[in-house]
Amino acid sequence: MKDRREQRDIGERAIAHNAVLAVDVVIFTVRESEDPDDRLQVLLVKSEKAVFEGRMALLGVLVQTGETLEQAAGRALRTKTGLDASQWYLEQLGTWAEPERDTRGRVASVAYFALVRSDQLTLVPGSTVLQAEWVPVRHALKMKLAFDHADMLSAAVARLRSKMRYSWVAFQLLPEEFTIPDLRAVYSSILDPSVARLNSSNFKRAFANLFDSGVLVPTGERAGTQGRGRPGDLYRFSGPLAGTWERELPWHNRR
Amino acid sequence: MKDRREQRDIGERAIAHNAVLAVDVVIFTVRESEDPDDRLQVLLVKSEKAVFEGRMALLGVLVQTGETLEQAAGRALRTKTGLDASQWYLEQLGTWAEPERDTRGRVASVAYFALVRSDQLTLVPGSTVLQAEWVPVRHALKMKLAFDHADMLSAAVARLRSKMRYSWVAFQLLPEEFTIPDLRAVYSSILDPSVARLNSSNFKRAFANLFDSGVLVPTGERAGTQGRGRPGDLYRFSGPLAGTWERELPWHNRR
DNA sequence: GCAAAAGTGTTCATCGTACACCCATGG
DNA sequence: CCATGGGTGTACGATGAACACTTTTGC
Repeated sequence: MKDRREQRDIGERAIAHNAVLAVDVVIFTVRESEDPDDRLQVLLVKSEKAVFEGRMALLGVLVQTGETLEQAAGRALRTKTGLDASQWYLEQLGTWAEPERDTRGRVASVAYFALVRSDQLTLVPGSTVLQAEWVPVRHALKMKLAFDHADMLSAAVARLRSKMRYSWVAFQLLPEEFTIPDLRAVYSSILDPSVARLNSSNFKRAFANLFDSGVLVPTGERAGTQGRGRPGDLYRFSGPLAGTWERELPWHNRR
Repeated sequence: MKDRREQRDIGERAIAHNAVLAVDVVIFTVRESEDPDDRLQVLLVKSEKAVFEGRMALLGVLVQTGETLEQAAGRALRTKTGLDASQWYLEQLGTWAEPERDTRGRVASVAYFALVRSDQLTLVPGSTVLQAEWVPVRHALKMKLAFDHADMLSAAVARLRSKMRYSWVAFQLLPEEFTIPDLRAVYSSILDPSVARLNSSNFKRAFANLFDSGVLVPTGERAGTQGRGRPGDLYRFSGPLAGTWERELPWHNRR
């Protein structure tokens, strides 16, 4: 309510800056974990703000003058965590700009949604690097996060779940080479255990289109043995992740 | 690349404002039109900016100091067009913030996606009201619009098309009372003519769930006659527009 | 009568999924 | 041996969609 001088609209030659632009990134990955339900994890950092002492926050930066939002998101990943994700899936999630969401003034934060491969998680801690931590999404959703980051996180999780059904983003969460059981684990840990009830043969059948269109090809190799039983064959995905609206996967809604 | 003074991050007590926050609204409605394909229309205004002289633009305002983004969108509708939409469907679409999208400085624009009922289009032109115009979407998509508004528009159209399939937003585009053929016209003009190939009995069957869950009820009245043939029965929709992920409608992808 | 709206029923192909098998491989 | 990965085929139920036919209503 301060600064109430009548704002004139478009048409003004010089306009006063009235907000700070920030970018927050919700970075997901799938990693090994004792509990299979905790495989889906999100990158959180220690909040630097005194008010939120102790709370975790999403990775965020202020947007610099000549920078696009995507560039700012990339900069956050590289310089703040030292993460080396040569390619990642990045997509805008939404903008949070409640007048009072930051006590220091008007901060509009554009949230991004990102997926990184689990084999590109060579976290390189350096001097300027923040304390970054992979937290199982299941836990993160119950945590009190800084600012309105809890809202962003739950929006991101919802987006991930729905994108899993009509696009191939799952492959962006797997290493370059993976087995069918790996793929199955990603779907069952994100969409939910219902997929685990599916017969293994039916699961593979759901990807039949991908196999004969040649975007999902066996490498010929076989995974190293990781327990008893036959090791899985390795596959490689080489296709667009983008969601077409063809019904690409069954198991739309199960409970 | 100018203004490269190292920007310190969150943790700073006072931070300089570095962007102007704007809200642009892509307002859709369905109205009568000679060509049935032109029924879906979008609200455009004469661009006030000299550089874009002659080009049309989306309805937009700058966000005021104490205001939420949704409030700004509502203010744009009311005060700039005099439109009386007592209730409308409003949803955030995305944020455009390319450094050079506005020559006057950094303007981050949050685009909204809105649907108003055709019977609430009592446009009340007043003194402070802009020249607003309903333009068929089919034409608007081919026009050169101001700023990056063409991108926003096509994103909004894509969003509308996909939401039509898994939610009931179609009813937000119809008057309070409507006939089944009206409903059918909305689907066929937005999704595309393919729906018109459907048998009328099959079309109604697609909404069977709505009928026996009682959210789509006949008013008992009958529409005024508008040609030869029997006038359609009137219906009223009283349910949430929100999209659940149940497969709510068939005809997912046709060509 | 004609045309559009509305209602009822049938048929057919497709598809998701359960299930019953089979073999291969490594501990 | 056993557990896991991988492969093949079948059967059943659900459903989207085409089609045929009838009835109602207003010009």
